[in-house]
Amino acid sequence: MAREIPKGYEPQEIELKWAEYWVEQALFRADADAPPPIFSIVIPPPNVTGSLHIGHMLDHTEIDILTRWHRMRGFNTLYLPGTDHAGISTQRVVVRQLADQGIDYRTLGREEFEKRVWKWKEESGGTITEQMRQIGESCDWSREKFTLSPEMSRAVREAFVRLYEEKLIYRAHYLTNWCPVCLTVLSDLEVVHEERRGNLWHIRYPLAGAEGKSAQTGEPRKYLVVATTRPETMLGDTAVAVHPADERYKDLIGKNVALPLTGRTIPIIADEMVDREFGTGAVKITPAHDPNDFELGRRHHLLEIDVMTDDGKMNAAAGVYAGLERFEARKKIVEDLKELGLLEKVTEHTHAVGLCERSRTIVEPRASTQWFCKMKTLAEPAMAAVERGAIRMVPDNRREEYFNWMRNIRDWTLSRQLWWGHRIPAWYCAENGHVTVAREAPAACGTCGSRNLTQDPDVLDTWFSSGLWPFSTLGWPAETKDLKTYYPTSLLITGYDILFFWVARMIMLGMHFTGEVPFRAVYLHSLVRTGGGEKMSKSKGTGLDPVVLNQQYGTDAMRFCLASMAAPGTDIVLSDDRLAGARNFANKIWNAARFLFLNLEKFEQGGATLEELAGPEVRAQAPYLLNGVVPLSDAWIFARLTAAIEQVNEALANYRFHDAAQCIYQFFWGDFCDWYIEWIKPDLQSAHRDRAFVAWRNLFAVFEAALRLLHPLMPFLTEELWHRLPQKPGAKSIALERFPEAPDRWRSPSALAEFGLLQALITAVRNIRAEMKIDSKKKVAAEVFVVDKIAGTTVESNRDGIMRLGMVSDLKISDKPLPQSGAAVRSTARFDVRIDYTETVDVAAESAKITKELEGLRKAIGSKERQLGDDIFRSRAPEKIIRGLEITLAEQRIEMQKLAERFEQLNQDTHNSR
RNA sequence: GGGCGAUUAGCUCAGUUGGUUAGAGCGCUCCCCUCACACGGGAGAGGUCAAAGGUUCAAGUCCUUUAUCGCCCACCA
Repeated sequence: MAREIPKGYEPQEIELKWAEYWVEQALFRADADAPPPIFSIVIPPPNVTGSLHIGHMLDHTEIDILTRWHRMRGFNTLYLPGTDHAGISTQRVVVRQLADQGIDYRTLGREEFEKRVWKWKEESGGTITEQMRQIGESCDWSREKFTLSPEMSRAVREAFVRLYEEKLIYRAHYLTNWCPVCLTVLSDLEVVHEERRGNLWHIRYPLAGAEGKSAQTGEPRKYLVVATTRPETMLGDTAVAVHPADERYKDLIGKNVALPLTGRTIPIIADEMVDREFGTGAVKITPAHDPNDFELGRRHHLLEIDVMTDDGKMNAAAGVYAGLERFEARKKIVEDLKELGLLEKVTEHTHAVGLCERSRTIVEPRASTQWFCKMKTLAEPAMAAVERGAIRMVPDNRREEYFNWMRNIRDWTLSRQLWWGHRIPAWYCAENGHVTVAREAPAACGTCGSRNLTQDPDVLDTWFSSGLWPFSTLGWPAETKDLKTYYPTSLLITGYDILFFWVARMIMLGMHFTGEVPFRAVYLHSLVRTGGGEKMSKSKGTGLDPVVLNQQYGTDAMRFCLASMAAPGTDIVLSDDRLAGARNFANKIWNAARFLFLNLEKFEQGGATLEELAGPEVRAQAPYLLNGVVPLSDAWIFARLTAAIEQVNEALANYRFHDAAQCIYQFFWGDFCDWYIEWIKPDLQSAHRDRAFVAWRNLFAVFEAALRLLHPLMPFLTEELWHRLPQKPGAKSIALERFPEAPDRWRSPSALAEFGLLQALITAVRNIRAEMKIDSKKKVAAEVFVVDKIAGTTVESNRDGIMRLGMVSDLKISDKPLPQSGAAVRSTARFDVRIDYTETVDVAAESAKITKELEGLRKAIGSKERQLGDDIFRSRAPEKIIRGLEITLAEQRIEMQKLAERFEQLNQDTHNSR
């Protein structure tokens, strides 16, 4: 076994090796026949043609931590990987590529275009999964899925047909969101709103025929003034609406206006929808280009005139403006109106415009015929599932958001005018227009038998197939073994930004098709943001590339860093400092291991073998006793390890990754390295063989357990070091070992207390030394007084350690309290310690320091005395709190008394010496 | 227009059901290149918990108002 550990921790040297090993050995292949308990999780499928970004890194780190943790605790574990065809964004990428080559994708034709996309998918589709392998995600690669594969398609068609048969999917003419760049309709969710400063144009619509009189002034009037933010749509106006009770316009209802620029005559109608307060109280109605107008138009049976082309230009219906881009047309129309004297005024107006989530183009509301899914019916059980806790949502403040959205849910526009995606399984008869919706292409029309059928050219919204993901990936609609074993999945981890897009839809579709929740819990994590608080985005150049960071700092450090910052409910701002901190931690672990093996070599010269010090059976028996007891430092470190294990388990069970990370960090660095290793160093090389054996055995047992504790967070480093320890024959990986479980014999409250005393004592000595500027290499004599017997024994039997770590040449143990003279004394309620040293004390500074401490103590004591003296407090506060206060109060009184004494002495000495 | 969240050390953030002198990392100050680690060791400094009121024996934690910032949802042209 390779024993030498290189001096520096070089993550690149070890990570790739183990990543390959895990994949080759198919270490994480799930066995559906293995016994429960089950832990199953499906990946939020990343875009197949994408590459790993920092958001994935967070997702995947959290997923992998929990997966590894469960696996190590004996769960039958499945982490199912896969990718999404990501219809609109993938199509956009390929369209742009073609455009760069001077090719308009539409000229290629559908079939050829699809071929190109598949080719692109084959070329770049492996990037992200390859990266996932490299960062060692413990997936079952034999079960990898792709949303556009034939088996997923089968599930999609099945779902579509069933919903259609249940009349939950329907085809209708409706006002939808159109993206003139992506050339498709979008669902409401894909439209993002942004406040924009714009104008409100007040336009005069000349009254046609009989000119009315102003209701207020009685003056004859020629115009009706409407206010609009979108003058270019006026070419499609088919009415002007006023409120029926609006006195200003009452007499005009039923009359007509001549639509400027076109001369078309359109009616003035009355509708409750009109807000009398807004603008002029008269509103132009463009049913084909505004959702409100569309509704109103339906009520009043108005004509719908679409004045635009697919790519956002004015069409033939726009007359002379045809061919102009819509915002060019706006300018031109405003100019023309001005010239005609029909522009009454222009005011500033801020309003929200809808943008296409992908292209950031202003979305054009347009009436068109699309496929929709009725959501109300699906939403009910989905809300109920979360309501009754069948799905635990963490953090639970997201529940309200979820309910809110579900309560106000609107029908989902399913069809997309794209070529890349699941084609809608609907066929139209050329003879009679009859629609056949079927799982497979029908041979003939269901009503007339015609064979002249054409399939609907549209594809489904990507999120439709993603919505089936938790069960389609397990074989649905077939009743597979996987589905039976791993569904419902245990947990879903994803960002809260796709709560509605994805999570809500999976719950709805899952409940509907399987009758069960798709996952028992959903953890919605934070987003990784840039320093400025924005969401990281590669397109804006604000993203950090995790691949680069992984190389720079190591994947383990990256994982640890993300975990340590991933407090539920708050966003993460990643920084180089934090990453470096995590890298330093990895280095610390590395070097602790290095220390173990370097020293072991020296020790081995005495004839001991690694096997008898650190073999698996040897470790299992820890802790070892010396002279019939577990040495204090060893009992202490096992007790601390026990606490760490419990805290990590508790933290991970509640998705509190940052707690787990911090706890491990504190244990390994603060307890294990800073105190335990330092404490036992002499024992490891002790000539006293029993003593050395006990030290080595306990050390290895703790170290190996710590590696297992660390493994879910830092898989590579722990795997590497673990393999350098002797293991059971055939043991393949630390990932397949048990997560540490602390046996009761590891617990020791007394060791925690007694070793804690030693730590406080040593720290006090070091503190005096630092304050008095004693050369750190110079040993000095010290005297200590200990209040109680137990502590006395502890100090007495640990003289060596105290002297070594405190750089004390001679330790005298006094049987009475030490005089509180000078700056060389420190006291707590349990001990006094003093250093023999010729003092050169800065009296003023020392006095100020003591004064400040006294002040703090006085405040603390005062508040406790007040509370404890209060009968109401005593009657209402829990016993535990009262007792705790009393103990602390007693301690603080002693400390205060000693400190006051010291203060007095200090000033007296100074006084005398003058 | 609704809803949600944030405001704690110089910086970035923890602080679960109210309960004993409010924590971490980084940065800062002082000392140390001691034979695992300078990506290190030791000792420190630093906070009236955004403001004001309230509830309570007890408030960083609960309630109200205000200020600043952020996010989500929303068909006022």
